Amino acid sequence: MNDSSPIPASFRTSGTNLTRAKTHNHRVVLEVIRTRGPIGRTEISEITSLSRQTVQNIVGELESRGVVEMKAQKAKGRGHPGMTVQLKADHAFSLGFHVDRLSVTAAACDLNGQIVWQSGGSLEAATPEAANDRIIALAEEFRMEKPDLAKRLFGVGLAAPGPFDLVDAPEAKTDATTFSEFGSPVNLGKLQEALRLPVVLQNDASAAALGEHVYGIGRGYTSFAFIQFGMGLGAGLVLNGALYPGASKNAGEIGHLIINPNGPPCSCGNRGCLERYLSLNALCETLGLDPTSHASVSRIEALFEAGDPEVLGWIDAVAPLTRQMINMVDMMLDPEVIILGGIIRPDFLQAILDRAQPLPCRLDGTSQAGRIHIGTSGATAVALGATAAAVDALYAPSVSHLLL
Amino acid sequence: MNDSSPIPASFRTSGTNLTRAKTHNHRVVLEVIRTRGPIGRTEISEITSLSRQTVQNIVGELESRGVVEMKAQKAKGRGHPGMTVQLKADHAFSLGFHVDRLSVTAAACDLNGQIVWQSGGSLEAATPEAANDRIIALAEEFRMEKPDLAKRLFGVGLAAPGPFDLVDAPEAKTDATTFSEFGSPVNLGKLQEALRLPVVLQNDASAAALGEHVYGIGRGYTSFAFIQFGMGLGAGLVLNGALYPGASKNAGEIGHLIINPNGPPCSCGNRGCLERYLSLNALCETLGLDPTSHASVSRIEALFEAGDPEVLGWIDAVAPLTRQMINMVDMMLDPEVIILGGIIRPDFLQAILDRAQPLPCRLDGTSQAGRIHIGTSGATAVALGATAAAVDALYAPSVSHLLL
DNA sequence: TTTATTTTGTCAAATTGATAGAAAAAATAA
DNA sequence: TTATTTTTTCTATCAATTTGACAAAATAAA
Repeated sequence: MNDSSPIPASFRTSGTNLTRAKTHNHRVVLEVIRTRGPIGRTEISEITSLSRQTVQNIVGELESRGVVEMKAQKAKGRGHPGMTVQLKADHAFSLGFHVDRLSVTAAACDLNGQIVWQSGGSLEAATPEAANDRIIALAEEFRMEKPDLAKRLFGVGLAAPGPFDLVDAPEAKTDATTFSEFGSPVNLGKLQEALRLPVVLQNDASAAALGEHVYGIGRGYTSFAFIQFGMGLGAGLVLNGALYPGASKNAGEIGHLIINPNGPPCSCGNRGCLERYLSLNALCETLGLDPTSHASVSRIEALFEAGDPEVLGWIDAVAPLTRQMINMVDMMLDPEVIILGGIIRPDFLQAILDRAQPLPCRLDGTSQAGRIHIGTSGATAVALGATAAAVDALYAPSVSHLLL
Repeated sequence: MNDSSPIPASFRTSGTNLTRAKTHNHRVVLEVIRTRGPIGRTEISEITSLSRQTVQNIVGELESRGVVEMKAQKAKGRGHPGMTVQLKADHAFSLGFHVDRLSVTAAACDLNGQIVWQSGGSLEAATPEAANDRIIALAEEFRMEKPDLAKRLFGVGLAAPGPFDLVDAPEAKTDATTFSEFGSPVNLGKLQEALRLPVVLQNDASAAALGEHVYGIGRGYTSFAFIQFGMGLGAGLVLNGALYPGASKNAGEIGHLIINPNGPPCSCGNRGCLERYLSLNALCETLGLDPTSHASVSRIEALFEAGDPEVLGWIDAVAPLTRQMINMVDMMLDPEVIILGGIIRPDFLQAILDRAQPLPCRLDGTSQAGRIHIGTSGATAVALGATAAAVDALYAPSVSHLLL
């Protein structure tokens, strides 16, 4: 059920079908309803280019499944006053977890991305087993606290800091003991079994990117890069309307761009990687804080709010790197927008951006002004993004559902 | 007819159809025939997951249109000896042009990518008008020399060094007078009118990448980056099985990655761009050669063959940048392979690669060994790649053909 | 108030590809 | 010679979108 790579290798050699066309159309109609709010069927027909009758049929079926509901529309203009269709947001819920080195954040949300429950907890050890146990415990907590919602749970999303070591077979790595560092952060197979729900795993940047795409600023964009500023530095890429995971699920690992070939060695094996300079980890080192402790982030936020000269000095010092990072993402991917988020308060991110002015210009000579946005941030945002993956797998149109 | 962006913005909101499914299946079957040589219909059915009967119908129709032909198969193993299907390569031809600063290279090829004619000419001035006229003259030359093939011409591909200034409406730039440098290298509208054929325009790196994808080493890969080492430096990206052009058609402009924020100014407006150091242009500067002259490339090749210490020294000097370039493409895109090509002889490219050893390691700790290939190179290769775009538009499966 | 126009909702029939099943044909293996 | 296997072809079925027609319900215009 891992459906994160939307266009299978076989796209060019895989045929279609009446049935596949049907599921695609259902998903498309649902997508329009989901993103365009209460909407008339005729308008859906215009947007999707499907005939009115087809939309009628599909909406009818969706209604009988309880996914959408009809609502009377007050007449505007001439003609028969039609009904509008809208999502029944409480039809189903998804659960998302943001697994960090020493903590797990959980969120449950409805189909509109409204968070209906959240919780979290710390880990005793940075092992997959500890993460597994915590996730299962949190899921149990949700089931206890919200039994009626839990009945309508349809999927679980998992986000963890990459890079992962899983190329295609997450099951192959069930005996991994390392935490995240080039291993699997959790035991996917056992989790799926324990939770008795489909589970999708993604790195934190991808999850956050997907969250922005489905619920946030990324709505409506076909291609954008989401930069996740956390302990490490990564990017989630939405290209051509879908998450681009990369051949081995490690696309967008901009933290390991080599900025200074003679720089300090990085855990990846190279030297002078970007995240050695530009990340919360790097800032912690500068400030003499413990990068493995979550209290450090709060401490940094407090220092920043107080206008601490060391923190502000650091932000100024990394300005050239911020510029380089934005230039590289822009030149390499040519996205519509770049969204900056992370596990720290938005005004901190804004400061990083502001102090990096003037940003490098684009190829056509125009400035980056207005192309870079601050996204939602915080651990819960990532957890929310993780749920988006589950929602997407179940409801969103995707090329894979068109093929045999 | 510009079909270079394979997944339209509307993918998530565009329905399908029986008819669309049909054309997709036709293209899929044709793609299998095209890439898997003479092949039995049963095997096609297995590959495409279409039923045998469906393949039968589709092949029948393709045969009656004269696109494919049947051939007797000598029996192997038990059972009825079936027929194999193969492309009628001479069914149709496409024309490709590689427009450079002061020259145009032309090639015509059949559906197998076999070059059946080639020519070229220099420009008096670096203007779109001069390029236009030369292209039209070359097309006329082809029509005179190969009148029987010219009758079966179905499309024209154009490749020019980017970046372009065209976001979505190439027609808007018909009055462009600058050559390529942030303008349109040709007058697309007038060309289309004069040639009376659909014309697709791409930057040289994209065209070369597509060429590799359809005819060359890139066959069979779902995602790869093709690095075009020319006077400038660019990359063509094939992601998720299709060319990724970027939001404003400028993805993969790795020549303008800022390597040294304090470096010399670049024409793009920033400083210390990669191609200021790593490109034929940069080498010309080092050697005191004229970068606008085509003779310089030949001169460099001659010097390289003779083991000129200045050239070899330059190759050694740029080794760190070569390493950085490969690292950046790899980390950002996580492609299956990286293909290195350009307008210079392959062993020169191989030398650049060899002298950059050891290459930076990948995220999973493995080496880049075996992941980087030298592609076909030369101006004709780009022209051939340009034809591939025309072929693709007409025959290749693409998401856009599935949607309404 | 009446009439025309416009838009929505619904029904039934038509269309169109893919698919399933059966049977014939042509080869090899036993 | 017989059984098996694979390809080919024919016919009928199926499942989705689409088309066209018409009633219903509102507003706009006369």
